[in-house]
Amino acid sequence: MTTKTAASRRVLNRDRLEAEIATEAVRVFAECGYEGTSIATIAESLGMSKQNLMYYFPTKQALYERVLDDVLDEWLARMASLADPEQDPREVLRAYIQAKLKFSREHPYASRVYAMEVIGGAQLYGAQIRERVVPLVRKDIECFERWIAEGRMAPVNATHLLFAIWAMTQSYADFEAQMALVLDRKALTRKDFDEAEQLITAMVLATVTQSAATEA
Amino acid sequence: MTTKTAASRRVLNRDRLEAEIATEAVRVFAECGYEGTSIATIAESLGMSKQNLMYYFPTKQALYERVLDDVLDEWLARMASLADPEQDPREVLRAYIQAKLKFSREHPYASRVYAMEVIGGAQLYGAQIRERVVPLVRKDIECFERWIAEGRMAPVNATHLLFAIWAMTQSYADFEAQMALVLDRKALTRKDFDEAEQLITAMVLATVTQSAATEA
DNA sequence: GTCTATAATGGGATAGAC
DNA sequence: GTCTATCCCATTATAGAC
Repeated sequence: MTTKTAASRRVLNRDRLEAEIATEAVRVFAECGYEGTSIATIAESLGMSKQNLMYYFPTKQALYERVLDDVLDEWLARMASLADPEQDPREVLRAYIQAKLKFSREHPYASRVYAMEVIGGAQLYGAQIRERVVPLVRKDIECFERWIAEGRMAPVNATHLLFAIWAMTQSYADFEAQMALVLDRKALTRKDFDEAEQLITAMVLATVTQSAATEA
Repeated sequence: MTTKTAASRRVLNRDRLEAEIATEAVRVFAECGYEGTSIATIAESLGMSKQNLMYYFPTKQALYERVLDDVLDEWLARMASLADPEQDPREVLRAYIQAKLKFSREHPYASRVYAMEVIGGAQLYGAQIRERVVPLVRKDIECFERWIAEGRMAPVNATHLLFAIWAMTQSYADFEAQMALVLDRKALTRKDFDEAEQLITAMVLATVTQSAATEA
């Protein structure tokens, strides 16, 4: 038991507390938006004073950026390295859709905070998106295009195909409120996500299947 | 020239000014969110004092609700009565996708304000969505289901098919910032929208075509 | 690291003259 | 209808005791 272990314990404890704060913050930011969120609200739901919270995150913007960083970390951990041009296109697309829908189901607040930032023009986080998201997206598109060049996928517009997959899967987190109103229930269920996965997969596979390429 | 015409001219002028204010407000709300928007900002871009703006809209919330009402009016004017079960499914779907993409292209701010409201849980406008949007959506879904029952459309999940069409078409307004980063340009072009329309139409038509029903 | 106290700002809303 | 002036409150952020 040296001072070194005590110090590292302190650091670990700080990391844990910061993570707890960020977890609560993502929920409030998703429900109220950046400007609509007060750090006092977040602190209160954690049973802590807002001054204490500001000891860990000196500014509201710092907390917001931490939240977005966490969102991106979790998203990239799940989505990076899924699109492998060596694998079978149909299996990769299945897995891609499944992973994106799972993220929407398990991290709806993360998805919403990110969506709001993008809708508002990504004024604060655009640079990070350019650095961390865009390269991954381009890699996915190139994977699609290679499959097309190799004749393993119907010649569709790879960029817009990816946009379509994104939009369809993300909407189950972002627009849940509206979907729930249409379905006349409080929230989406596991069954809704399973049905969504089935339809989206069918749509995408029908699109990339050679015989469907001449449609429309 | 009676006082009556003068009064009606006054009313007309008031209507015109309110519409001008709402038009500017939808842009600012879309870029900054509800709480992030100050009425002083809107007033300033119109060259008017905020007190003067508040003569027309006594509260910020009243202005916001007016903006959402306008958004819904414009959207319903374009989208209502498109899904006609008597028509050919493929032609209706084509027109539906085209109309939704056109709305995204011509009214991006309207789309974004609406999206932000829904993402935040539709806390302020949920009742209006239930009354004005949900019935229309249900009618569209029923149209799809009738086509399926009549064997004119492959037996897919009609509700999720509509969710998918919505998500894909709306994303070109809501997530333009991210798409522009991927495409490495300042904003989406007419060509992007045309390519999107082609792919989305191909996807939907491939999905509702009988032979594709057994996919996935 | 947590507390009390307080500065400093911004913004929604109102009152009243003209 | 438009202006000047002002109130009031919420919120971010800081200072300093313990």
